[in-house]
Amino acid sequence: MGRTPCCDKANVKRGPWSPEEDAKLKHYIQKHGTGGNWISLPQKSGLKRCGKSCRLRWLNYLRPDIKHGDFSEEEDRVIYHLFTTIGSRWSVIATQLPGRTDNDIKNYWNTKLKKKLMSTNNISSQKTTPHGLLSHFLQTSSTNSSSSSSPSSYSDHSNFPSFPNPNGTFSTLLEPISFSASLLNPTNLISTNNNTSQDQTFIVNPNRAQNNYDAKSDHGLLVFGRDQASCSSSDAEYGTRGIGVKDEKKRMSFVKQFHDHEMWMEASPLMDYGLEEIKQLITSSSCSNVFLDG
DNA sequence: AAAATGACCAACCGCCCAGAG
DNA sequence: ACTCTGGGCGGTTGGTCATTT
Repeated sequence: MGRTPCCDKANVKRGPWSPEEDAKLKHYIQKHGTGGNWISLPQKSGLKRCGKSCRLRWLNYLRPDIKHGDFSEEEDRVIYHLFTTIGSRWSVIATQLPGRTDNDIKNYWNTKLKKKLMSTNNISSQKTTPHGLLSHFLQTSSTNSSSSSSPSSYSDHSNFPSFPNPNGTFSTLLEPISFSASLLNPTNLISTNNNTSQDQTFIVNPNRAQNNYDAKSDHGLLVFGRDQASCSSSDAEYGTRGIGVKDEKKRMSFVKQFHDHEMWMEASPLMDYGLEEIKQLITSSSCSNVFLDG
């Protein structure tokens, strides 16, 4: 029971676009716009292409504001930060990099940035997923931390995955989330994620964490959720995903530190946001310091 | 010089969602 | 309330070029 195809695949051209086709599409859109209907555009413009193919070609290549060429170190950092924060939402990441397309960023991540990260941090490829990065951090944190140490001994961020800056220094991936690492001491944390096959999105929302204190099991839940669809309103659902801080006092301290560091995603819980809201959050200046160094 | 391998990236595929009817 | 359609998205593929053996 497949859905009807968007075009007659037998009668449309596929594969690389010729310069003539590019010119035709560009000329048509510049003159008439897309008309809000990509499906009918090929016919109107005289192209023997699928509407989706036209859309992709325009958005990823022909659009006048597209930036071609190498990514800058600053762009690298933005991608790093956003990927570890929201995961592989390339279109959202692209909104933070003017002139770059989601496809570009995706390709760049898969072919270059991921390797750069792996070589810098000497970690395996599976750890370049958002969940993997956090797991890696927790493991290395565990290795170097003892439960009896004072909180100040966890202020060393050297275990965070890092990447090189142009000036020769290193920045940590999670640098903007510069809370005391004592609260991430694994002895204070429990991983409640039992679905390792699925990557998670690391939008940290202390507001939601605060709301998800689970009295029954005596631990608050700091949720690193995946997306709107994967979250139900039930605590049980949250309980299957995320990181919990066992102790209420520590949990509240954790939340406070997010707040102190302006990590607070104001208003309603982020887990209830749709894509547009997330985009707005990301593009709003008050939120940008969550992802970018000031 | 030729074959094998790797890197890159444009393009495709199929799914999901929102809106129209 | 339901179905259909188009737009948008992330994952994947396949072609081309560069590098290594």
